[in-house]
Amino acid sequence: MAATCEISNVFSNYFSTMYSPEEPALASVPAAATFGAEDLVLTLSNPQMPLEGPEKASWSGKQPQFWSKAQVLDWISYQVEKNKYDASSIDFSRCDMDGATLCNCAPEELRLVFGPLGDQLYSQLWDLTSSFPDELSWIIELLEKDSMAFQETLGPFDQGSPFSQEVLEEGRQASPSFPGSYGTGAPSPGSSDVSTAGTGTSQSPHSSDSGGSDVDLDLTDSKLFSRDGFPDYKKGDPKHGKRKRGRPRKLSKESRECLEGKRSKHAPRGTHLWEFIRDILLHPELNEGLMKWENRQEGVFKFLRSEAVAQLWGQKKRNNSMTYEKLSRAMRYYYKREILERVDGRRLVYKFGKNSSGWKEEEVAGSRN
DNA sequence: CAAGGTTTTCCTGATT
DNA sequence: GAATCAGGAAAACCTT
Repeated sequence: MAATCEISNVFSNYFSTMYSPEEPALASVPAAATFGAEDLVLTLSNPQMPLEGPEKASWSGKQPQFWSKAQVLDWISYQVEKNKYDASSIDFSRCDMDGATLCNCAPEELRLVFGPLGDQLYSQLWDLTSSFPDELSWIIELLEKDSMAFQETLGPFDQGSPFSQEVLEEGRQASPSFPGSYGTGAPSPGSSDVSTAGTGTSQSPHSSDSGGSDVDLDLTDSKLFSRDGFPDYKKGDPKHGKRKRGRPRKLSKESRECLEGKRSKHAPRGTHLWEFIRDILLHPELNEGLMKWENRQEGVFKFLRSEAVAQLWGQKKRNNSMTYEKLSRAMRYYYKREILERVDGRRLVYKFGKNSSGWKEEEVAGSRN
């Protein structure tokens, strides 16, 4: 329960972030422009615009889903002022969320945190987000970030943070180089058959058969993030003797909400693992070396950096202990449902089955028009 | 609230 | 020996 007394800390922290010079995010990423360029066009004609002052608000002109925590706070304070709301009744410890998280808040949740202002926030937010239906945005963001991460190498994680694990996580993932969120889905779920670009076959031949796991993005930091209560004990942890089978119980809902700013760990409707995988494959310009098509026509693909993909999946599900091992178990369940077909004898190779869709070239091309 | 669906987590054993 | 693959079990969490 992050104490409310840290508001000032929180703010100073955020504002320093906020005014830091870098804000690379979307704007400068050419890849993002490749697909969804139209979707990403900003509609600035909304009523949300901060009174056109000399300085534009940090959050303006950017999809709420992509707001950084600082921008979220900025927007909130803008709304508070605009509505002449008494900010003292707001529990700012619960404002510790990025845009994606904010967008996922139900009206009741907002009301809980912001009181009567919550409804106002919700509708304003809805106005803003509804102009950006791009449901792939989260993956774009993730991929962008990770590709950057590969180049820049993450610095040491700040473990001394007084904030919750969620914050740590953000600090790590969105650390200096990555402001903004790794948006996990906006309030507009809808299942994805969105596929735009996605040209054909892989890229770099460099992968030959390294069988994944040269992962430098080693975010396999469950070690670093063993927050109390979160299932972290991996692989049987002999110290604790035999653990019970099955999925370990997590934190109580309340504590979780507190830590995570209320986000479900499960994917919103339509974002299943296989779709996640498919979407990565469909955007080779972004996934750069994570996975590749082995046979585009047949739907055969291969993990090049298995652990990295797993981490990405984990990020999407807000689960930093995801591993390829677990991901692959989920993949294997798809065999029975014929979403995937078995490819014998080839490691890290899978094939889309008849119950999958949206990956075929025709489909991809079709959905573009 | 109950069911059913989709993971997630663990585990053991086999293969590569 | 380390990674993977295979599946069974069971729990978590979500949607209906």
